[in-house]
Amino acid sequence: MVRTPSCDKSGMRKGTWTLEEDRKLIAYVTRYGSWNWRQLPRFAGLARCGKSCRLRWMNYLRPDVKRGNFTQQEEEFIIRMHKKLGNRWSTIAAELPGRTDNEIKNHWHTTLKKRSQQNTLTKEEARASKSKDKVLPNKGVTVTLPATSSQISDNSSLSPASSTSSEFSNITSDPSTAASMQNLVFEDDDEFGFLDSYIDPMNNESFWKELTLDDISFNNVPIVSEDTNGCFQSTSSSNSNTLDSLHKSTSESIVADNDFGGFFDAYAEATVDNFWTQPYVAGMSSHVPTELLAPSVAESEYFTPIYDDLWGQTHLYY
DNA sequence: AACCGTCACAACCGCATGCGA
DNA sequence: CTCGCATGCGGTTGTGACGGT
Repeated sequence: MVRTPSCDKSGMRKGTWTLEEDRKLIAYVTRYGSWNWRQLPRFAGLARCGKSCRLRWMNYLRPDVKRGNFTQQEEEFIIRMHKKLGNRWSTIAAELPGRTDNEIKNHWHTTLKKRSQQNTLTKEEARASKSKDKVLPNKGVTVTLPATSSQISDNSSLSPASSTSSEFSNITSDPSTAASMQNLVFEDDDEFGFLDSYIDPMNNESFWKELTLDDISFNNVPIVSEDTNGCFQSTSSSNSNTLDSLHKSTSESIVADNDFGGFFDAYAEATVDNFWTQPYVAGMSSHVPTELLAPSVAESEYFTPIYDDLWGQTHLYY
């Protein structure tokens, strides 16, 4: 399931992410955002390429990633969308909150593809057996419907672009087949009508107000901190000038305006242990293993808060 | 218990696309 | 317009888990 860690020629780590690496990435991204994936690993103290960091964050560590089994509704939705859109995993994922394209793609290849094919084959068999009974009245010749099983299972032949709605209607011309496939076929008369249902939500203003990383990281989400008893508790970041000031900064300006270099310097000087005792914003407790959020007891004695100076710059106490 | 085949999925890779200089 | 860089996307691979023999 996981890859054995290795190193490539440039010294970048590859393979499975360790707990420590996950912690670093989470801490960094939740605090500073993903201002530049290429540069990020250097500042976050990760011996990974930016691409690898981005992938790890997007597919696994991101707060809004829903883990766990796919529900039946989700699976049906994926099958339906795949029939409409083909292998456009990111588009499908965009319509399925909490699921990543990678996750959907994997699930499709391991489970849903077979199920979908079995489904269509079953329909085809049912249809074929029915067609055997269909005899031309005058010549006594068995009628063979145009659609073959390969045509049915081949997504390209069903894609809107190939415009095979007529073929498809043949497949579903059998009432029993059509009824059982109701959830899998286009219901629009207009062969491009499916686009409406896809594009419509994009015209909705709220569609574009999707949760951004900044929202996740800095807007009214709890900051995990430790109390004197070594317990972790959360406080809202809405009153946090520190985080708000970071939130309002954009991209690389974060570096200049918020003493970003100081973060790196501090990290370079810090031990691995005390680095992770800094509180960081976390809106991810629902899916990130708790060990990623809560430093060990040994680490707690190094607890060091961050503070803003008069100019709104962020510093770390050591 | 050991071996083997299959499954599930994290991660990698190469290409496409977008965007700013 | 072109070039280079950053990011996104989809296909593919690698590997641990698991079940069957």
